[in-house]
Amino acid sequence: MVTIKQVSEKAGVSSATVSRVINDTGTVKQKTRELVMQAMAELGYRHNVVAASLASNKTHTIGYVVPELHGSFFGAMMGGTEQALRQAKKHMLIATGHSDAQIEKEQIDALLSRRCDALILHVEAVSDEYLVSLVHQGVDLVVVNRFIEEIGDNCISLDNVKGGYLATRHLLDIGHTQIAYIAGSLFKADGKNRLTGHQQALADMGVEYTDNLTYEGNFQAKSGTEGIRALVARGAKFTAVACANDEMASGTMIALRELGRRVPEDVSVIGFDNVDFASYLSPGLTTIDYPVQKIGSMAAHWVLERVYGHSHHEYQHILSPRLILRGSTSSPE
Amino acid sequence: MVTIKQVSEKAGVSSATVSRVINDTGTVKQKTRELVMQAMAELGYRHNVVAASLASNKTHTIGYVVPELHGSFFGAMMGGTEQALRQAKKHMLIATGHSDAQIEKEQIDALLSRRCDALILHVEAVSDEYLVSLVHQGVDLVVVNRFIEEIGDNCISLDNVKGGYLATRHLLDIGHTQIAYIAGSLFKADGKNRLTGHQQALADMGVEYTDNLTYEGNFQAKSGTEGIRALVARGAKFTAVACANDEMASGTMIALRELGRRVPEDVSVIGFDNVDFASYLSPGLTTIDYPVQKIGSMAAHWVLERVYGHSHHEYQHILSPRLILRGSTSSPE
DNA sequence: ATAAAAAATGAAAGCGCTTACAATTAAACT
DNA sequence: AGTTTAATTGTAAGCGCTTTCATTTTTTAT
Repeated sequence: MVTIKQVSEKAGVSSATVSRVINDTGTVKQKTRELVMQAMAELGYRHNVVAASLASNKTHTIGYVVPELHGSFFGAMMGGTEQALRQAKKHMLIATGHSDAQIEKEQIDALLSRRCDALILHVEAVSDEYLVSLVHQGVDLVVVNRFIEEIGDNCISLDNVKGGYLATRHLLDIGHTQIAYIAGSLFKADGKNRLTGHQQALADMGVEYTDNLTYEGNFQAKSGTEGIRALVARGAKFTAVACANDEMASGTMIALRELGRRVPEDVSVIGFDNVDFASYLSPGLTTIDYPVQKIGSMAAHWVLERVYGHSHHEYQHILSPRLILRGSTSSPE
Repeated sequence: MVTIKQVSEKAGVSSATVSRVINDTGTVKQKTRELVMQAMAELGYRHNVVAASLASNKTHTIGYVVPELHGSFFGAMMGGTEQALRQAKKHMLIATGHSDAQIEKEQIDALLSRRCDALILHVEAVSDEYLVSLVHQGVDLVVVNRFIEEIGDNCISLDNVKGGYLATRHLLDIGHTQIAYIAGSLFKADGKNRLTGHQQALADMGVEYTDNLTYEGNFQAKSGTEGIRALVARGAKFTAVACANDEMASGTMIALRELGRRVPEDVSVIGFDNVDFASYLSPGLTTIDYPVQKIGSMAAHWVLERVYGHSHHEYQHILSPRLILRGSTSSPE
């Protein structure tokens, strides 16, 4: 590997000067700059970022922890981040936490050992306190899709209550009053908040909430199917179903079809997240858009602004979901 | 930041010994090891991987270039890789090439500047020659989802011809003879190879191939819809449609429904890739499984074996697709 | 033309670790 | 006990770059 030293000798300057032209820092006369550039080209010089990182104590690398890589959610989020970071020549070191506190901690640790300049974390198992302590230790990190009051400034998340509200409010607005709800796992903040939004919408419109119309699923398609069966089995009457995510909505549509109930003529269905395949279902799934890519890019802007001091990077902490109308909802007959 | 030096002083040993216990190399007496471990714990030592990388000329980092991060394909692939690498404590530095030769080259360059120990590349725009030259320069890389004869040993890909064959062969086997084909972009190797497989299956079963039944789409859902319309407009008769990917298959199902043709009673539809949502469609989409996660893990094993010298990592270069039966295909009436 | 200010360069001390190699200590044999 | 041999440790030279500070060169102002 050719080094800065060899380049400097070939160009007849000091290695400090070569470093200056590489980093475009300090002042270098145009003529010497050209000299150096030519020497680099002739020798086929390739900058050694590792050495530079050690010397400068900056790696220009962002550590990223997500639960999993498969599925379309995290790819979309990372895509949003990557797009913003690429222009700033930063790179992402990616690790998965598998929703396991032990693994999440190990991965965070590994990323810190690699001296990432900042971390972007979608972690589900570690405690709030742990994340708070990291921030207090001076670790530059942004927590996505999770809100922790004490370090609210480091969080970027969706207003899930509002999303839940929007979904049910839509059903109410088009005339439904008997609305079943397939909840997500209620031990997860998202699951709980979306249900809260559902309840608020009902209350706002003067419709009484009843546990009899609610089923707790686990965010998987199958639990949507099971939810409908369970609701029907317990004799619940409904003309619409709001689901805490699109997978479960897909499951409910399958179950409804099995039962001979048409969507949306007999029963309207609304999902949450607006995943890729929502528009591929038939009828297309009315849902709540989760601006996941935007969350990814907000996280990038946070880092660019706060860690690298690039100004003009705006970001917000709480994003708003919005309703996406497709064919799976209509007024009751 | 506390350094190895401070740890060594606290433990009363040399820094070389501390390094030895950290890396578990050389021989260290159990007692001194404990001494060092305790000193590290007390001082809250965190290994500096950047410095270690510079000194050892190994970063334990794999550079990964994919066209995009969104969608479920690359996430699944990277997930397969990550799972295998995590156990070996390697990390992935991720970059996107956007199917643009210029960007792909820049990203490869950036990853090499960061001294990745190896690269895993899904690149679509750079030439075969470019990749070949990298290999000849001694860069450790594996090309995924693309086969380049000259560096076949560095490639891991799917047998797309066989996949195309399997799909059409299935339709033929259940009795179809009038089979339309919605191709992917034919300037891409995948699109071309899958079509070739389709043609081979027809030939094998003595059914004549005709351009009149083929439409060239672009792998997007919409082009599937357009394809059906175009075929019908030109008066093509068919009882089954084979599509070069699932998105287009989804598009064809939408178009067929518009035309009042039932799937699979009137027309059978088969896709390719077996993406996440294939099973969410109704009827479930019969398709060809693209073992993308496996390709990701094969790439990881290649690296582990060839670059890091871990043995017992088996891998193959050409993977086989297989048929996934769901509800969208049935015998013609 | 000459002093003062600004711009360009170089010298050299690290950054925190790894790793020959040498030196020391412990274990194994006669 | 006296060697040999093996197991542990320490010494110190880098790895390739950045960056402060001092020095030299150029420009600007008087």
